[in-house]
Formats: sequence, C-alpha cells, structure tokens
Amino acid sequence: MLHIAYTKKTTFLYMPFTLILNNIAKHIHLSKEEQVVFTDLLKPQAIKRKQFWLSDGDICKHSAFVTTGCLRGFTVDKNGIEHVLSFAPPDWWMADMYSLISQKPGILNVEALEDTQVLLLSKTNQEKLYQQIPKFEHFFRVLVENSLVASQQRLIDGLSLTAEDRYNNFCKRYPTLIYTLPQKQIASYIGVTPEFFSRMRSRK
Amino acid sequence: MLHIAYTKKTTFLYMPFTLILNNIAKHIHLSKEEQVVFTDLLKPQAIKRKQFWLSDGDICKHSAFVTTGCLRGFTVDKNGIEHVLSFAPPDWWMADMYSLISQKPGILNVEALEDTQVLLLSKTNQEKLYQQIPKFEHFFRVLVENSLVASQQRLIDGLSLTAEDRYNNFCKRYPTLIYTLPQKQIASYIGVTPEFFSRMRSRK
DNA sequence: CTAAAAACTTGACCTACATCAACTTTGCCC
DNA sequence: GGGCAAAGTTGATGTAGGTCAAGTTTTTAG
Repeated sequence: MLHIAYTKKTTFLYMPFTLILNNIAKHIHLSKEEQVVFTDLLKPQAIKRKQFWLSDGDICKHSAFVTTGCLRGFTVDKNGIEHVLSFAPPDWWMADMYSLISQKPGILNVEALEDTQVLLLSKTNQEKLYQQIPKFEHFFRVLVENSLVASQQRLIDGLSLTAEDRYNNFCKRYPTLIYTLPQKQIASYIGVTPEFFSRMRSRK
Repeated sequence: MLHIAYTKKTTFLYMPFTLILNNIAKHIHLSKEEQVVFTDLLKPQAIKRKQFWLSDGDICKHSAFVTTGCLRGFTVDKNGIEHVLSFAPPDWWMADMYSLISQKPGILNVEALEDTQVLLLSKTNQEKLYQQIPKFEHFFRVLVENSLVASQQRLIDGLSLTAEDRYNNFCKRYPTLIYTLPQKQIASYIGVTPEFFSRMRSRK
C-alpha cells in the first residue's frame, strides 16, 4: 500500500509529469534520480476558466508549465484596452518574467481561457534546481533564448507587416489555437481591434 | 621581452578587457585564472563606420561585445524599408540570436554607426566556456533573460502607446544615444517614418 | 432548456501616421 | 575648404486601421 502511494507520487511515469519530462528531455538528459528531484519540486495547481493566476501588481513567485487547458498573458493600457502578450497551451511555460526576475510588482495578468492544469515551479525551487542539477541552468537558458528569438521576430513583424500578414503568420505558427481561441483574443495578439479583425477575415 | 608580451595579452588589467570583465562581474565572480581563460577566447576586431559586421543571409558565428563606437542591428522589409531592432553602444552585446542559435542564415544586418571596436566570442568558444567555467551558463542565462524582458516591454509599448509616448520612453531609457544617433535611426527604432518623427519633435 | 452574457458583425465616420515631392541644412571626404 | 551626399524639414494628400453604435449570433452557467 505504502509502496504504491510512493510510486504514484514520484516515479517518472506518473501521468502529470510525463509531458514536462519530455519537454525537458528535448534539451538535457536527466537520470531517473534527477527526474525525481525535479518533479518533487513541482506543485500541481488547477485554474478554473476565467480565473486569474496572476494580476497586474502581483509579485510573480512561480513559473507555470501548462499540462492541460490554456492560459493567456495580457496587459491593460491606460485606456483599459487589453493587449495579449502570449498564450500558453499545453507544453508551454508562462510567467511574468520581469516580476519573476526582479521580484517587484509586475504588469502582467494571466487568466485561464479554459479549465487549466499547471505545474508550478517556485523561484526558490528553481534556484535550488540550479544548485543541485546545474544542467537546468542550461535548460532554462535555451528556453529563454528561444523565447527571445520569438519575441524579436514578433517585434519585426509588428514593424514591417500588415495586420493581414501578421494574421497569416499566426495561423501558420499556431494552427491549433485558431480553432479554440475566441477571435478577439487573436485580434489582440496581432494588434488590431476585434472589429477590424472581423472585417479582415470577411475579405478573402 | 617575452614576459612583457605575455602580460600584455593576458593580464586582466589590459585595457580592452576591463569593460567586459566589469560587465561580467555584475553577475558572476571570476578568479584571475578564469578571467584569463575567458579573455583568451576573445578576438578583438575593428569595424569602420558604415561597414557591415553581419548581413542578411549570413550565418552568425559570434557574439560581439562593443567596447567603443556603436552598432545598429536592423532588418529590411519587402518594400526595402529598414527597421532597427537594436543599438549596441559600449558595454552592450550584439548578435543575430536566431542565426547564432540555429546556425541557419539570419535576417539581421549589423552595421557600425561610427568606428567601432568589438570583442568577438565565437559560438564554439562560448560552448567551450560553458564546459570549462559553468558559471558562464548562469551569466548568459541572466543576460538573455534581461533581453527578453526588454523585448517584451517594447512589444507592449508598440501595442499600447502612441509614437510620442514611445519616443519619450526611448529618451528616458537611452539618454546618451539621443545626442549621437541620427534622427532617422531613432524614428526607425520607435517605428515611424523620419518625416513623421520630424513633425513630432517640432510640436512641443 | 433557457436567460443572460459574451462574442461577432456591419455601417458611418474619424485619426494617427504614411507617402511623395520639393526644398534646406548638415557633415563628411578629397 | 568646397562640393556632394545624406539628413532633416515642410506641405499636400492618401490609407490602414480605430471608434462608436446598433444589431445578430453563439456560448455559458444554472
């Protein structure tokens, strides 16, 4: 009995962790012991649809890895208009990087678009991980490098493409999200109003 | 004789390296031996005003750390219009991250705005560094994290601020660059035409 | 199953910024 | 130091995309 309970909680085959372990295995190799050390630092959390995981002004204490559902990160400007910075479907990470790094109040809101399950890695545990398994320093460097490339590409797209081209890019890059996301969220992500987005789609 | 030559090349006080060693010291501590290992992996290069360090389509093989002068990184869109992604005054790093990571042809052009001195760290040497002094993995992770935060903030600004507010932000963030940079480069960075930028400044 | 809320559409009008063109000023190089 | 290219200015006009408002459709939660 006891043994089964232990197994369930820590073996690397225990369902909630297979996604994140595969995600990591793309970049670094972990022994089974290291996998256990790692997964023991994670805390599962459920976030109901429309519930906020993080609000403007909060200090971000965790990174969240999405296993099911979908999160969106957005800011609100001085006119009350929302601007979507990122979506996090399963297999993606989400955090307010500015706040997580500086431990100062952030500007990001993170809301669940549907009932969502995440694995939380606290900043403290992340630092422990860097100490105990230095390979994770490499892993997160690569992760952040890829985010930077994507962010810069989006900057370039914003400066050099029309809304229509940006939409086409979005469709290519996130083919699955097009069907699950409300149009107004995609509109916000590519930087146009829902009205203009609607007109844009009806041309073609 | 021989001893003097050796000293000049490797001691950490040798002028060209003090800037980069201080830059690094902000995040990690290096012993004198480690400093020598590191600086021996760097290759100084001079880039004349208007000369290109990197062109659209090149594979980016190095990171460049600017010690004097200034670089600008930009892309060219299908209408031939240039869009400035970043400036690198002294104490800043420059690279085409996408190309550097993937070793595929990049999209960035990097040109010297004035006669510029850089220290080059090749991708190969950077990987050696990660092997030999794992602290560097930490250093570059932090560096990239900060770039990501800046890039995301610029994305948000582009979506939520007027050109005028973006200009004001630019002035606050890069007070020194305003006086050295041609207006059209700043215009391009904040995402407007030189004509509109000129009008914007004459109001006020 | 139903009522209410949220998402989407469509029309009329508006504005921040772009484009093109002609001119003036600046600054670099021989 | 003078000629010339690049940078900056200014005016007239064009347009991608925004705003506001009213209506229709879809989704959601009980």
